[in-house]
Amino acid sequence: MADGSTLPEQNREPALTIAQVAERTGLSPDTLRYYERAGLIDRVGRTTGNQRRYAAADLAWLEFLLRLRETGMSITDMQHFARLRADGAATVPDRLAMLRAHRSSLAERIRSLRRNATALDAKIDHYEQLLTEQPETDTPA
Amino acid sequence: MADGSTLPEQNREPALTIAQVAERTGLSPDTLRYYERAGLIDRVGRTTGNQRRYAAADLAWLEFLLRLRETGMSITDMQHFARLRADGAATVPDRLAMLRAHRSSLAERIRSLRRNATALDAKIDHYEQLLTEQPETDTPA
DNA sequence: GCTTGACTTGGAGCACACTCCAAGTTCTAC
DNA sequence: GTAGAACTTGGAGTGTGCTCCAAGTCAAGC
Repeated sequence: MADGSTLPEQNREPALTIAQVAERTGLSPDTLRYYERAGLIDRVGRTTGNQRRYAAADLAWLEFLLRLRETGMSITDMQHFARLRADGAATVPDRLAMLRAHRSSLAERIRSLRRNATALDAKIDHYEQLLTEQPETDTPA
Repeated sequence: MADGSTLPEQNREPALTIAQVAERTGLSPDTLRYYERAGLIDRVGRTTGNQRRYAAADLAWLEFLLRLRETGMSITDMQHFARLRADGAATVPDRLAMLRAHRSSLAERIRSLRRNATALDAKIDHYEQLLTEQPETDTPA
């Protein structure tokens, strides 16, 4: 086969190598393999030579996982979600419940960060005053 | 001495035990000792029998550290800040610079979380539609 | 067809931030 | 003054999420 990608059958999809997916997602190839081993992503397609080739759907799922990760979901919870997804449409209510719970904990997280940001601003103001009012004076912090 | 706390000299300050500080801060006694060993907090006062007694100022500093931690500052960076603080008023500009940098990365963090929250909302809407439009139908997720 | 670089696997190792442990000491209440 | 809880230390162990490694296989260009 002089055909660039040697997938067993069908599809003219992108079929990216692991290095290409790594570059697009910011994950390392090792992390991508780790996610697959951990069951976060289904076993992706392979070439006849057993090398991974990622389809567009794999990319989309990875991007969703990254969103969950960036918003603080643990690998364990993502594994749970992935398992539900693999179990098909019947688990939609469970998945919805998980997402709603995660969404609300994210809202709380954001509120907490904003409170802390305000307190940090006050601390910064304090330091700025130390600096402008009495530069080079040995007052305790 | 029938005097509850047996600090070497002076002060009628609160002087809390490690267990009391643990309860107030939510940190474990082990974590408090770890923070002290790590140089995040100055060596706190001891009784004649070598047990820790925390003063109000120790509490205030701990609360500030917790704010830094909750907003994602690493132990290493907090060690750096603590060292600057121990070095006195001359390091105020450095400390201010650290706080400003941290404040701005926090702002970016919050923006990113809000973007992700919006994307999650869209995903949740999608799942809700799956549920209301075609309940009990085997459509792929 | 051969080289060079990318890929494969299972498993070991790592950084971070704690958390636990053992053996001994101190504190508090009675 | 004594029992029992709380404390002390140094050091080992843990969970999470990767990250690296060795030894071998595959892919792409010349």
